[in-house]
Amino acid sequence: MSGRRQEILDAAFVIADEQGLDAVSMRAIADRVGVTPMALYRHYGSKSALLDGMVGHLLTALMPEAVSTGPWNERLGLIAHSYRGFAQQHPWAAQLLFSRPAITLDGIRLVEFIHQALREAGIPEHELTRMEHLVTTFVIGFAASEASGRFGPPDPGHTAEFEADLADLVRLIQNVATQNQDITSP
Amino acid sequence: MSGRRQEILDAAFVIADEQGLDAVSMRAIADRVGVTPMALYRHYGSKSALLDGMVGHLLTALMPEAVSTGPWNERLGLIAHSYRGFAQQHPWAAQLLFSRPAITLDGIRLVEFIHQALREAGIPEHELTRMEHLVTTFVIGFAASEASGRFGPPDPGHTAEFEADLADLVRLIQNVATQNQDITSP
DNA sequence: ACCTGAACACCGTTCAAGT
DNA sequence: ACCTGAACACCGTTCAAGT
Repeated sequence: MSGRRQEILDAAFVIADEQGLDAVSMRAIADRVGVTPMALYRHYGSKSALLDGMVGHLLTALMPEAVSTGPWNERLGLIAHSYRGFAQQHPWAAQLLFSRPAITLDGIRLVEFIHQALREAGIPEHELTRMEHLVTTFVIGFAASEASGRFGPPDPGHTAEFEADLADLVRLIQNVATQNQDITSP
Repeated sequence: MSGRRQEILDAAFVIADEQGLDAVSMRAIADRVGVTPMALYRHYGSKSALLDGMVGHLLTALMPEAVSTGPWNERLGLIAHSYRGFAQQHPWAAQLLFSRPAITLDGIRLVEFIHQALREAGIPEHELTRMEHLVTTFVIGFAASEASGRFGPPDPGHTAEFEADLADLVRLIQNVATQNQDITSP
């Protein structure tokens, strides 16, 4: 990634943090970078491409916290908490992650990371995608619901709720793993 | 709701269906109603208030399919399928439901409807909100993921995935109900 | 009570032109 | 290769004025 592209993305992040996602305009970014709005089009062909770049940047920022030691359920928990923590610091992030497909390199690595944890839990190959969708949909959805106010005003009780939900989902994963085991070895 | 308000909301729905949520502008709505953009402000104080009105309309449209006969798991399934079916017909709906709090009259009725089903499943009062959040977050999140392309291109396989997920969630609910039963009656 | 005209401060994007 | 100026077709919203 050339320096200019990174500079543009950084400016977009600062604006989103300070004034929300709606304030992220080509003109506002250009102002902050110190350039004309049209100059951005050399680096990102459209605003949509720039937002996709932001999603990629987001997923990269999410990865480092996802270490690969410890039991699978703790590793899944780590990713889940990273997502929620990140969304709490950057409320616009959940909205963005849910409104665009995440097909960047880091996005794929994150999915593979979750698959690996699910494999260790005993989920068979043909159920990996489904369980990954189930878990990520819930985690991103929870973060988006908190950020949008769908769960009502911010409440410390939401943390306990999130923990209990994750524990229930871990049990759900174990059940799915066990059921498939029964079929294979009677 | 006065006739004018209904007329404005109807116009907004038609525009969203035909050209997407981003095309829903005060000017486009006014054009379709046959009035100046500023005339809308007599009926909805801002565009934000108008979008809230759309969410209310949405939830009302979702309610009639939620009948109250049959076992609790089938009733929950009915609501879930209504949501997904509606989101498939109106891809902008899931996005809107996830980006604004739904505190209209019909929104509250829908929540109460889900609570009642969960009660019959054996969920204790203090877990009702949590389980309702868990189910609705997944269902709306799944619909939003399909609409946004987060799950990749449209795939008939997503229906089977949705069914299996719902079955797993019903089992999760039964487990939570059973655990709480164990504590109360040893 | 309800609507209009003109204006303000914004958008994303294209296109020809500059260095 | 990278950037600029001017322009086009849009936004939400305010305010004074009309009936």
